[in-house]
Amino acid sequence: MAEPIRVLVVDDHPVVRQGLRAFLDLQADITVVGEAADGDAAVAAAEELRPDVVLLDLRMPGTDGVDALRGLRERHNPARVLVITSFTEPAIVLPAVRAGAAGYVYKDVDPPALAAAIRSVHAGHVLLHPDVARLLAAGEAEPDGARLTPREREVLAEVARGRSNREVARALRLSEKTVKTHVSAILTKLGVQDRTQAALYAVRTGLVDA
Amino acid sequence: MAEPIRVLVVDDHPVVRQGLRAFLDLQADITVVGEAADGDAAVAAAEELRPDVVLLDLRMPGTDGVDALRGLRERHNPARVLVITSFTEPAIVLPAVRAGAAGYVYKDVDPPALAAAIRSVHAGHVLLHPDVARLLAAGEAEPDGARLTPREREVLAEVARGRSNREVARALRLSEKTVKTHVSAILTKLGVQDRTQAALYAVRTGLVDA
DNA sequence: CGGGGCGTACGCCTTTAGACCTAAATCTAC
DNA sequence: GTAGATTTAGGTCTAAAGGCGTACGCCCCG
Repeated sequence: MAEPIRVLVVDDHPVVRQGLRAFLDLQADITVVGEAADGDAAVAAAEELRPDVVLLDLRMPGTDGVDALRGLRERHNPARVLVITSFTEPAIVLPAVRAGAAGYVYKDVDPPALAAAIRSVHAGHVLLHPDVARLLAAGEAEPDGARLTPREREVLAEVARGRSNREVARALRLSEKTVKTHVSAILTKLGVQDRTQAALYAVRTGLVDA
Repeated sequence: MAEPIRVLVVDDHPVVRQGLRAFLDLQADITVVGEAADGDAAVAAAEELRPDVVLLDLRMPGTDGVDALRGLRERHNPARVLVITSFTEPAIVLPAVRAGAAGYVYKDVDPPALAAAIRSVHAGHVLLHPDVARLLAAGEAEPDGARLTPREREVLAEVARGRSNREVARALRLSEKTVKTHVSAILTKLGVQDRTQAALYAVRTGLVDA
């Protein structure tokens, strides 16, 4: 216990950050060494503070969790990352795990279990929520959402704001025909039947703010 | 300081509850006397524990925050309610305030401000986030979403799951024509142009889970 | 330099959505 | 018990959405 586990807390909600900090600091073997509110700040803080474990929320404004994960890997930061989020969509879960997360727990874990998860991850284990493990096992297939081209993402973002094809066309300076082509491609790739389902998908995966 | 403010924390996320509890207990003049994970439990706990202030999240599974608020009022529970949530939609904010909330803050407040808010509310003040105050001042009009009939809400919930009119019809045992009538009414009442916008609205207001 | 993915765009066709109108049965409230 | 809201359902019509096929210029990668 001479060396407490150094934790960096990353979440865009101050209340959640402070809450996690307050709770984790009660653990004798865990010390919260810093907080960050977005991906960029997280990478910077991790470089400076060299935490053992990064507690990372995936949904954040600006640079999101997956980007932060990639940033850490690129810098060869040895911190182990425990993702804590509420997303269950394969399209958001799988990239996070593949980007090198050492653990994935849902936000509804109770705090003692969270502390245990931090210890497990620090000990070198990979800790996955059962649902996530199942996804990994079953879904060898690439998550559909990840295969959208940049342009398709732009179109989907517009659709997810409730825009009609015509409005999307004007917003992106395209012909309506082209928008329809993109929308069709999006529907096929996401495996959904219509634009409403696509919009809901986009919201669920955090492509646009709820 | 002989009488600390007795607070009941209501939120469906254990991490948030524990976090709030841990932080608030650090305040000399605040004591967290209990927690609840949904509206029913909140009302029951408030009856038993007689807290001075209830910290209430609006978005919860089962009985939601507004229902809990109404439940407390019906029982003439003297607890003052501080709503803490992330919703900015008028349709969700206004009913909460009108149901008797003594305060309304967004979830991105920093913890010291939250503690101050609890003290203000306990002192008898009504504390509103500036945006909420503006809504109240400007929007004398009833929030559109609140005027949906029960049946219309059911239909909207189906639409917000990405169902087509035909599928909604089968699910609710109606003719497709009736569904279209309901959908048209919903669109008019919500002031939106199509089912996709209605679905997004439903998600934002917590009618269905994101 | 030849594929392959990407972005753009058109045409034809069918299905779906949604507006507007009417109207009956039911229920609730005063 | 009558007025008003709710739920149900139909008709007609127009606009929007979406499937399917085709095509062409680009750029990158082997």
